[in-house]
This record gives sequence, C-alpha cells and structure tokens, in this order.
Amino acid sequence: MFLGEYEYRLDQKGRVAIPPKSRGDFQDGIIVTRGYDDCIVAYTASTWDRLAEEYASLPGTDQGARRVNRLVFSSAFRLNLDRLGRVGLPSPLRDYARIDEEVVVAGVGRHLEIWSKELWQRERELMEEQASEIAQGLTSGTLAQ
Amino acid sequence: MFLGEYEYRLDQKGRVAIPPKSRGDFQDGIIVTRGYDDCIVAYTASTWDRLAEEYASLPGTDQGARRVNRLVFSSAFRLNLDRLGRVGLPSPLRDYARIDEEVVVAGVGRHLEIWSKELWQRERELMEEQASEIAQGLTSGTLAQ
DNA sequence: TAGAATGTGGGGACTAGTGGGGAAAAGTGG
DNA sequence: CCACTTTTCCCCACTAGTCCCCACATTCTA
Repeated sequence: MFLGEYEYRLDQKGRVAIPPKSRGDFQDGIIVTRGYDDCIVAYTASTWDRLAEEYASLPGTDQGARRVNRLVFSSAFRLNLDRLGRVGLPSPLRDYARIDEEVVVAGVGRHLEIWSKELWQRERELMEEQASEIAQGLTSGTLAQ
Repeated sequence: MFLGEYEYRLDQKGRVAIPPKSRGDFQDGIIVTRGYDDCIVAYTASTWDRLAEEYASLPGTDQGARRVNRLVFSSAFRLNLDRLGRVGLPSPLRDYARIDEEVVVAGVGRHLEIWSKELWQRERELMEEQASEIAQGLTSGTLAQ
C-alpha cells in the first residue's frame, strides 16, 4: 500500500526519484500514465496488468470504448527504475502534469501520484475544503474517527 | 484501548516518545496521519488496515472520492518505533499540527492523538466550555426533573 | 533508600538525493 | 546505405539527511 507525501526535484534530465520504501514494488517495471486531475499516475506491473485487462475487454464495436482504449493505452509508458530508484518522465506526461522542477510524489493506496508542487498545493487546499464534507456523507461505518 | 494524557518533549531530531503502556500495541508498526482538528492521529497496524480497506473501496470514478483517497493516504506514514519507544514525526504532519517542542500525547479509545501542548490546552478549554454548556442545557431541560 | 525504568540528548554509520560523464542506440540527412 | 548528430540510458561520485545505537540523568516504585 502506497502512503505518504514526498518532495523531490526533477533533475536536468527529467528524472524523478521514487520514495525508497516503494521501490521494491516496481522491480518488475513501473507504468506511468495520465491521471484524472492533472497529475501523473504510477502503477506497479501487476496492478497495471489487471487494469489493462479490464480496459481491453471493452467492446471494440463501441466508439466510446475505442476512444477510452486509445487514451488509456497511448498515455501509458512502461519503464524501469534505474539503479538509484529514479524514473525518467516522458515529456507528454510531463507537459500534461505541468511539471517543471519541484515535484511531489504522493502515495494513494494502490498507486502513486506525481504532481507539480504548485498544483499539489492547490489540490491539497481543495482536498481539505471538501474532504470533511465528503467524508461526512460517506461515513456510514467506522470511517468517522 | 488507549487512555490518558502524557506530556513529552520533541527532541532536536523531531522524535516523540510513545507512552510506555501503549508501545506493545505498535510492534507491527505505527501509522501516523492527519487528524481533523490540527492534531496527528496514530493507529495500530490492524486498525489502519481496516480503515484503509474501507477507503480503498470508494469509487475511483468520482472526483470527490479521489480527493478523499488522496488526502487520507498521502497524509499517512507507516513507521516503526525505535528501540526506546520513540517515533520520528514526518515534517508535513509536524507542520500541519503546528508542533514545535512541547507535545501532548492523548489516548482516545481506538487511537492516539499527538498535539502541540499549546493547541491541546486551547482544545481542552473548548472541551470544558462545551461540557458545562451541555450540562446547563441538561439541567434546564426535562432531565432536571 | 536503592533499584529499575523512562525521558532526553548526542554520535556514527548508512542510506538517499542530486548532479555529471560516457557509451550505446535511435533519428536524420546526404 | 552510410555517416553524423542527438537523445536516451547506464554508471559513478559527492553531499546531506536519516536512522540506529548508546549513554546519561531523572523519576517512579518497591
């Protein structure tokens, strides 16, 4: 399970470090792709394989499904960490997430997210504003502290 | 069950002691995360696993649910106590809870809470105020009969 | 009062973050 | 098809931060 929030700096070659605790999970490769909210999402190989299977099983006769497939698969890159636990971010993704130099890597349960520090701070404000309201709506069980 | 209120001092390396009686509960790790009221919350591994499972089952297609997940998981850090029963508080959490040096660790049933002493005192005043108000409300109501 | 346990501080080894250089591979033009 | 250029990838070095271990002093207890 991916947890925590870590600040890193993109070096001159566009590489970003992966939090040391998570590096073992990416030994079989790391799949980076577009997230929904102007961030890059990173999956482990096994998690991605499961996701890809679901997407690939969508009906090819449906135009919407074809478009989803096009977006999902063409946005994803299968890469490897280098010996020091870094990964080079493909420029299409870097542009999409508006990442320049200061980067935040956040653990979000099943995946990691890579944000520009600036956008992350803005997103965090939104999270704080909305989270308590949303959580109250969701808490039917033990989620309330 | 976590009970009591203990004062500690954050050392120069940002470590805080966990009350000796509770240390055994954290042998499998301690998960520290953001509480709702400017404090840090600490869960045992088993309690956290149960919470995380519920959060992870929220729908990933909904932006609100994504934000909750982002906040919950990115705020949490899985750590271990050192041999002397201390834990180093990650700086994002220390900043959030405005902890500098004097710290209060409070047992709150299923979890521990870590407060800056200053904020804790303010919070306790609020607790006491509200308690007396509630008591007054009760005496003027039907319960007084 | 003496012993044990606990809170607090510090030192050292190790890991991790960042930057740079060189070789291989791929793209481009002649 | 070949040669040149550019990019990418891999490896290494340095520095700084982190974690672990130990020592001391104080407090609590028997």
